[in-house]
Amino acid sequence: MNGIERKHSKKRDAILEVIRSTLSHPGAQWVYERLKPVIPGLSLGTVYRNITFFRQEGLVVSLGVVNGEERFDGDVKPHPHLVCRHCGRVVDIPCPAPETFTAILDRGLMPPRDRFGGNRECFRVDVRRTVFYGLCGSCVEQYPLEKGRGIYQIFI
Amino acid sequence: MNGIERKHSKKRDAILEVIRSTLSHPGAQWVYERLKPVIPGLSLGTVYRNITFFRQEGLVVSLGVVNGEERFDGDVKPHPHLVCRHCGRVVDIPCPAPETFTAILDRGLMPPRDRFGGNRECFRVDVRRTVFYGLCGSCVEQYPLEKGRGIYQIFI
DNA sequence: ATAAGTGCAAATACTTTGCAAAGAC
DNA sequence: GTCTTTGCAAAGTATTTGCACTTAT
Repeated sequence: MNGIERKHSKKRDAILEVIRSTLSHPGAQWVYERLKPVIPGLSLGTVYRNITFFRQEGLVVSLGVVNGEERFDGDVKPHPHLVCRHCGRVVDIPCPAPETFTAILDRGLMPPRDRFGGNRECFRVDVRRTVFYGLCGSCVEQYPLEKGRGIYQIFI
Repeated sequence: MNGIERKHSKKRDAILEVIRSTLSHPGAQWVYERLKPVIPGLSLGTVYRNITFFRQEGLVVSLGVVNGEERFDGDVKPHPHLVCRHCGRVVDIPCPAPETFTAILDRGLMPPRDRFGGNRECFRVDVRRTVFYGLCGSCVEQYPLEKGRGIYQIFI
């Protein structure tokens, strides 16, 4: 707001394009390794800085940290994800009717004002993240699931 | 399974007790700082090692990384959470009927086998995590929400 | 011309790990 | 007594930051 705002550079645009054009839900390192051959004068710090910028601008969303690395999605439309705890693969859930899914969630979570007694604090929520953790088809035979939890079979 | 299994020590039990007896959804550091005055000969590494152990045993669940720190919940019953992006506070969502919530989610995510065509890969899922990100009542007036996202007001 | 974007390397911060000593049963 | 747990400090790893230089308009 304080004057001229520049929002583009070749590198910035290339980084966003890479994130948008993959279904791999990449981390910063993946983006860097993919672009480095094409843009030799690229540094990892720039990838980090731009991803931070994109997130602030709402151009990418964070899916959280998987195996120590933060992962991102260029598809900012809210939708649930599956994460393989072992190999770190992240896939979209092809939810048959995402709007229905969303609507049901909202109804459950936004009760009428008078449903609860006592004093209530208002949270202003702008991001909903639903992630299912487990093991993908390649990893499921070699590694155990977490103890004490139900098992859901989800087909993608 | 390879002989005798020991699962308890004074420190281990105390760490679990601290995690179970708070609603703050603590990280390792918080647990350490809370126990250190009571158990002077306690090290942070032990807290980390035991939390890892508890998670493997299904005694605590991870809520993901908030502001760079992994947070945990001693209540392993699946339920959604609210996270304040600014101050890092994590609170439970007092879902009026968690079973209903769960059942609806399951129906939406486990379509009949023939709903999709093509070859499908099976994910074995054991953990469901739903987190809503935003700003709590104390922080909402000072900081902006993320751009390009809907706003949900959630009362706790 | 001028403010934004970037490379590089150092700094940060959380978490994990190796090994010898202490603890549990 | 034997195997597990722990303290301590070092190592590991993802991410951020400071500063001088470059790029975009």
